[in-house]
Amino acid sequence: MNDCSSCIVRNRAICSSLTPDELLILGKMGRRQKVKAGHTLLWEGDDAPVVANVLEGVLKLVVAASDGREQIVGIVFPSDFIGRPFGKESPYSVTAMTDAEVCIFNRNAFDDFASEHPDLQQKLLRRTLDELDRARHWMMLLGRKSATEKVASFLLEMSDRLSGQGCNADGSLNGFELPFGRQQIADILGLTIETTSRQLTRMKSDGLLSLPSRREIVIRNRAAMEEMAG
Amino acid sequence: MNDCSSCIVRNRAICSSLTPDELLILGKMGRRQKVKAGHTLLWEGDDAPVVANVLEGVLKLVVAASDGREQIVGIVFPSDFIGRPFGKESPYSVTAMTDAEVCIFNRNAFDDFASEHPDLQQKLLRRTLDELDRARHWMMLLGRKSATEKVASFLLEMSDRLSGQGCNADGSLNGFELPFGRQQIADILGLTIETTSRQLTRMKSDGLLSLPSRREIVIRNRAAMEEMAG
DNA sequence: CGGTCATTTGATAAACATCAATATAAGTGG
DNA sequence: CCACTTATATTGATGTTTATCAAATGACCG
Repeated sequence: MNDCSSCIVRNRAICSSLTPDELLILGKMGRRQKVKAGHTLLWEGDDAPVVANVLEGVLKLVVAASDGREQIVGIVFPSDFIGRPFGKESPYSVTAMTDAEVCIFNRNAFDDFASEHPDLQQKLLRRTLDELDRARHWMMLLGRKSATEKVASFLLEMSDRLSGQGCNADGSLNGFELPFGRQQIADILGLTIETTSRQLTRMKSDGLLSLPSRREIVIRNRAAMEEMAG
Repeated sequence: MNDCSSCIVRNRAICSSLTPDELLILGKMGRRQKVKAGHTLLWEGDDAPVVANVLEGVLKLVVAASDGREQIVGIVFPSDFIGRPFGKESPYSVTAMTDAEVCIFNRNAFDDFASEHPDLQQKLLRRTLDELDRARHWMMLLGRKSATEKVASFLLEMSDRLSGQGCNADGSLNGFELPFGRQQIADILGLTIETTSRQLTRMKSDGLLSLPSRREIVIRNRAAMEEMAG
């Protein structure tokens, strides 16, 4: 059984809506599980018997075409929720991009628990609404933005979302380390790896950013970058 | 005050979770409003003081870039819900594509009501989860599919979603009338109007469909269309 | 019937993908 | 710790797709 009171994401995950008593019940239902980088937790189209909270690491949500083309439709960080409550099949695959740890629940048991705990359900609703907003803005990026705009938008969003992780909690971070490589960036932006790479190289030579190592990004001119994001 | 018991979308809208007593209270909060085709109900980025149920007509959710490019990120049909509960700004514009009628609520009043009615909140959660799934599959289309695949996918989805409206409730309809023109199709698919038109013309000459009038579509070879959708 | 708007069609250009070849970094076993 | 191997990323040359610009056709409306 889990000791939720010492959970790292205790106050950020949806569990934060629960009283100590309720947490005890939920703790009995969940179990911690490590996921190796590259391992797929849920497969698109398969029955998905579980939902989970992310404790550590970064995972991707992927929709694939029959011929193998992939589009990443979501990136999941610690304290985020994964899985599809009130649904049977997983609408996308969930794969770890880094070594990760999740707190897993049986979906039916979770659904029942949620139905009896309106506060938890409201937290889930708020999160889902936020995700939907994010997804819809991403649709604008995918459908209407140029490669340059895509990459600029991506870097700015990453500098925001990775801020929670690091130390500088002052809004957004200019220097950060991406938890994944170029191909994944391409799969997020609906581009090829070559186009993605070329955009980054161009931005580097234009002095907008520097690339200290493969996965590190330092935004040197945020104003110009925001201009570029369209 | 509204008489919800006679509402056309009574059993399909989120209100269907409510008892007659509750419905009476909600009925007092809402008011019916007609919206002319082309009129914008909510503006992206503005404070959105209302949420609503769609009674009649079709509306679009639009995200725009600073230079005017538009991406349609959602299409809303009768019995669907519009607006952003638990949030202040509207993350996108909501514009009527046909003459429409909605049942409008003050957002704060609705949020409070929802917080006290878990069943309503669960209905809203389920709907939001469905919308999110749909949005994410649309991301795959926008990011990874070719123009041909986009148009084919679009026609197939429309034939499904418009079925509820018509008489043939046998799954999906091969002949249907789109509630909007070519430019809107382009804005849904992340294409230009010219490319969209060319794809349709090609499909027509390939015998996949016929175009009896501007807005009517008849799918003549569904199997081939599904093949094309990728 | 003429005018307006939406759509189609055509010619050309730009953006991005694809194919192919390095280059650079990250592991691995000696 | 260093050569060797492998994976990842960059760069270059070329091709395809889709956008853009421009014009013509067709539908709808008074």
